[in-house]
Amino acid sequence: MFNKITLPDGSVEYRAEGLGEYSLKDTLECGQCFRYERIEAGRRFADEYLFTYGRTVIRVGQDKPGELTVRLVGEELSIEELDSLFMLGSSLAEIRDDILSRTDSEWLRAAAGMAGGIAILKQDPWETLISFIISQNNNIPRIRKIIKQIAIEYGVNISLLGQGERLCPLDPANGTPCEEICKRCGVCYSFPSSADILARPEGLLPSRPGFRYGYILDAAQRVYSGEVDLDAISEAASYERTLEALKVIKGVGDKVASCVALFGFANLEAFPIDVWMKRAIDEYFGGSLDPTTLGKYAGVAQQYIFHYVRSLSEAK
DNA sequence: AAACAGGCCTAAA
DNA sequence: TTTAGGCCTGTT
Repeated sequence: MFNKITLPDGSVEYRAEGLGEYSLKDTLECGQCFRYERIEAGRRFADEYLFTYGRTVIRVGQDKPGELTVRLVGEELSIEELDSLFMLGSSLAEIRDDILSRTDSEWLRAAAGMAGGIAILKQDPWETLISFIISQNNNIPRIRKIIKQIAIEYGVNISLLGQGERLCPLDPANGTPCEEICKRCGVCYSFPSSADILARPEGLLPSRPGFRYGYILDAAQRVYSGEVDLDAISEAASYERTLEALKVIKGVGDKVASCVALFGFANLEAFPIDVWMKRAIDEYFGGSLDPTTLGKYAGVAQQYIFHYVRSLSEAK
C-alpha cells in the first residue's frame, strides 16, 4: 500500500515497500501498457518512468524490487486509486504460489522465476479498449506511435494543467513552456473520450490507424450510446460477461476482449492468446493449455508465459 | 521485395 | 463449425 509523504519542501510523494519481487520495469514494459516513457538522463532511481493514467501523469521510480516511489502531475489520485492501478492489494508471491501449485510444468516454473515480478495494472478501460483494438495485426512500436498521436491530436497537456510542479525530465529548463518537447513525447497528453472522438473523427487520421479506423469509431459509438457500458462492466460483470459485452464492438474478438478484461478491468482469470502464446503453447505445453486449470490467476500465468517466451526469442 | 506484425471480418465449405 | 484471404501501414 502506498503511504503519502510530505517532504520538507512541501512536495508530496507516495511510497510503498514490502511488495516482494514487484518489478517496475517488467510491469511497465511487459506489453500490458503503452503510454509510458522511460527516464534516462537525470533520473533519481535505477528504473524510472512517466506513465499516463487519465488526467494524471505518474512519475514512478524503483531502486530495488518491492519498492515504489510515485509523484503525480495533473489531477490528484487517491491512495486507493494508486493501489488499485499498481495492484498493491494482492501479494505477488501468493499469486505465483497459487499458480505453481496447479501445474507440474517445469517450463512454467522457470517462466514464473523470470517474470514473477510482473503485476497486472488496472488501467483505464476505455483507453485500454482502444489500445488493444489498435494492437491487432500490428507491432508494438507502431501501436505506441498511433496511441501517442491520437492523444496529442485530441488531448490536453496534463503537465500544463494545474498547480503542481512540472516534473518533465525531458525539459531542460524546468518550468518553461514545452510545446515542442511534449509533442514529440506525448506521454503528458490525456486520451480522448468517446465523445471527443465522435465530435471530430478526422482527428484519428493523422495517426494512420489504417483499417482500425472504423473499429475505433464503432467502439466510440457503442460506448458513447451506452450500448457498451464500461462502468457497469467494471462494477459487476464476470469474465465471461465482460467478453460478451466487449465483443459486440467491431474489431473486438477474443484476444482483444480478453486483454481489456485483464489490463482494463483486472479480471485476473482472463487469458489472452496471441501469436506468442500460441507459439509457447505449441512448443512447451504439447499444443494445448486449458486456462481454467491454472486457477483464478490464469491471467498472471499468461504474463509469465508471454514474457518468458518473448525473452527466449529475443535472446537468439 | 516480400513478408511480417501481440487479430478480426467475411465468405465459403 | 472450421478455414482461407484480405486488410492499412511501417519496417526489415
